[in-house]
Amino acid sequence: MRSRIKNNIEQKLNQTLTEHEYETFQSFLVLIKIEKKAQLVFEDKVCKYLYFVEQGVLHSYLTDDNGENHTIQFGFEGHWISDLFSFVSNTPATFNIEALEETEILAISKTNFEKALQDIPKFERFFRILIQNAYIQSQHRIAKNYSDDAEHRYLALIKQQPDLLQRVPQYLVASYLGIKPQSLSRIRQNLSKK
Amino acid sequence: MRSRIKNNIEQKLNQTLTEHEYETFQSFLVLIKIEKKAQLVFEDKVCKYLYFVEQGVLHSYLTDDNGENHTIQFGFEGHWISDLFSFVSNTPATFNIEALEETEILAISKTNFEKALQDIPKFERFFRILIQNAYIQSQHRIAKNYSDDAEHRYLALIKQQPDLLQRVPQYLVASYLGIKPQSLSRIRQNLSKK
DNA sequence: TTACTTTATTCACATAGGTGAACGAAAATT
DNA sequence: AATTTTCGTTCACCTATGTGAATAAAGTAA
Repeated sequence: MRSRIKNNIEQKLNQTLTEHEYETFQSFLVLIKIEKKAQLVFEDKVCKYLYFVEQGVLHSYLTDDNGENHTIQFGFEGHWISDLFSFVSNTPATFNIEALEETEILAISKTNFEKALQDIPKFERFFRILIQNAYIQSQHRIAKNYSDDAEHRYLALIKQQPDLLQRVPQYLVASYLGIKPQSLSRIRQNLSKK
Repeated sequence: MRSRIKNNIEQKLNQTLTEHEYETFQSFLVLIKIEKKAQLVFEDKVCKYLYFVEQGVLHSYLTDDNGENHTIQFGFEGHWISDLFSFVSNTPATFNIEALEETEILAISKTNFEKALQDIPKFERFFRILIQNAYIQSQHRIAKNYSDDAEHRYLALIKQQPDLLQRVPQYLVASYLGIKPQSLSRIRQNLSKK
C-alpha cells in the first residue's frame, strides 16, 4: 500500500519512521472505499474510528433542532477527520460524516489506536501534534468568525483553498461559512460588481 | 507548594503520578502572581509559556482591525491558557492574555515543556489529552455558534457556569458570546419579561 | 434525448444584532 | 466624601443576513 499517510506522520513528527514503525502502524489501518453520498459516521451512533483521507473529500456536519445541516469541517485527502469526542468517550456522535466524492479512507479503530500509542512511542507525540494543529486552527476560526463578516470570511477561504468551489457544492461552502446559500449568492454578486 | 495542578494532571491521565514524576514536573514550573489588569501575553510578542491558573481568572482576546476586542477564552483556576500557536511556532502571538482579578499562575517555558515531554513519558500523553479536550470543546463551540442564536448561547453559558457574571464583567461575557454589550442587555431584558 | 432532481440566482420582505447617544449606577481614585 | 472612570441599560435607527418564493441552470437518470 503506497499511502500519503507516511508523509503526513513524518512531516508532523519532523523525523522519519523506521520500517518497523511504519509496518506496525500500517497493520492497524483498514482501507475503506465509499461512494459519493455514503455516510461514514452517524449522529447518535458511536464513532469507532479515526479516519485519514487517502483520496477524495468528506465533510462533517451537524443537524440542528430545525433540521438544518451545518458543515463543521471538510476533510480532503491528506487530512484526518472523525467525531473525536464520540471516539474518545464512546458516546453517540454529535456529527455526521459523509463523502462528497468517491473516497478512499484509512481507518484506525480505538483498540488499534491505543495499541499504536503503546507500541510505538513516537505515536503519542504524533497524535499530540496532530490534535494540537487542529486545535490551533479551530481557535483561529472562532476568532475570525468574531472579527470578520461573511464576505471577508468567504474571500479568505477561497484565497486559502482556491479549488474549494470546484470540489464541493456552493451551499456547503455557505454552510461552512455559517450563512445561507442565498446569502453567499448575494455576496458573490456584490463582489462581482466591484 | 500545594497546587491544583497535580489533581489536574492525574485526573486527565486517569492515574497517579509518582513522587518523582511530580517533583520533576514541579521543578519546571514558575509561580507568577499578577495584579488585576496586568497583561501576561502581548499580541505581536512571542508567547513563551503555557500557563496553568492556580487562582483567579484570565482572558485571552484579540484586537481586530477596527480596534475592537473579542474575548476568545476565559481561564479560571484549574485551567490552562496560552497562545498555543505562538508558543509552539515561536511566532508573534495573535491573542492578548490579561488578568481579570489578582491571579496566581504556574508557567512552563518551552524548554521546560520539552524537557517534561522527554523526561516524563506520561507527559506526552497528558498534554495530548489536555489539548484533545480543548479541541473537542472548541469544535462544539463552533457548532453551537452555527446552530444557536445569541439568546440560546447566553442561556447555555450561564447554565453551565452560573457564577460567570459574578466573576467577569458583562461586556466580556457579551464579547465571548460574539455580540455587543448592548445586545446582551437587550437579551437579558427580553428574558426578564418572559 | 427527455425527464427529473439538485443546485444556484434573484427578489421583496423580515429579523437579529449593530451603532451611537444619553443616562444613571457602580466602582475606583483622590 | 467628592470626583472621575467604568459599566450596564435603554432607545431610535441601521445593516447584514435570514426567509420564502420564483426561476433558471446544471447535473443525473431513464
